[in-house]
Amino acid sequence: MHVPIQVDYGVRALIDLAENSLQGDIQASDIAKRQEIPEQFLAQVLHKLNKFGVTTSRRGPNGGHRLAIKPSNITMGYVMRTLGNNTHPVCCLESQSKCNKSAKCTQKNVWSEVEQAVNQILDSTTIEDLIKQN
Amino acid sequence: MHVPIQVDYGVRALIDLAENSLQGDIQASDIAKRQEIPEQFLAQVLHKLNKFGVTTSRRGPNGGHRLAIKPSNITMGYVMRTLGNNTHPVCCLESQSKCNKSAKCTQKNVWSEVEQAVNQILDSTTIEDLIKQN
DNA sequence: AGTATTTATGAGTGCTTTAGTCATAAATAT
DNA sequence: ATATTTATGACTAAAGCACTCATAAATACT
Repeated sequence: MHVPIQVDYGVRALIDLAENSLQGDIQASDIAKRQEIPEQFLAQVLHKLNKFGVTTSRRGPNGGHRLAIKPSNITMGYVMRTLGNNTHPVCCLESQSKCNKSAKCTQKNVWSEVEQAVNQILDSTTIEDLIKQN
Repeated sequence: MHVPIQVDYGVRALIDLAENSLQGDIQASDIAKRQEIPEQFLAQVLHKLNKFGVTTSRRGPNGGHRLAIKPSNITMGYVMRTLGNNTHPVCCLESQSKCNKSAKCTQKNVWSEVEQAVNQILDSTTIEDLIKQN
């Protein structure tokens, strides 16, 4: 299993935004410096979070980003679906037509179970949880 | 999450071996045909399973492969560790030294939880389980 | 109005991984 | 001997990942 670096960066950025929420809009360059994330790449990540309604942004001087949702309502599952490349463990979980190699797909159930277990954990863990743990 | 095709092939091969266990050694080419797996690639997979003690093999005419362990004792977890590329979800779970980007690694716990949940399912699911489900 | 600043966004790039082929060696049955 | 089957390393094509680059669009300030 592999967590895309974008998810890692995204989560760290969201935590950074949450912890600095009093200072109004926060610029990508500041987050990038604090979190040691390539700035341009972070801009893309933040833009995605913006498109999916997790953050808002303002352009221009003193522009920046801020959370659009409370940290307690941002789940890891949602961040994962926003920033990850949401592929299923095996292609037979994507659509039945893709699982035509073996008539009876013996593995479908296990991998589906695995997927659900992962989602259950991620959907019940919020950015706030991560902050409180530390 | 992504399951390497080698794991998929390996599991299908093991099920094939289990279901044809009465016929003695089974050749890779036969499994390849039945399961629609590239023959040479399957040979590599079977060889790995052999090296890790899941199967045995005999070379030469009428040679082939057979299970070295009962299907009820072969777990998906073991197959995954044998054939998968066992990377942790995030590098900070591999060694502490790799988690030096942020002083406090806020994500370590979640991903560790996820990893354990996955392993728990895979380690408690056997090849026999997969066969019986169908 | 003009300029500087900041995000928006698509295109391109280099590296790694994945899935597979190819070639050849080693073992064994006949 | 010879044919058959696994063993094993080297090689390869395609895809995915983690970026960088270039440029557009919005906004604040003078």
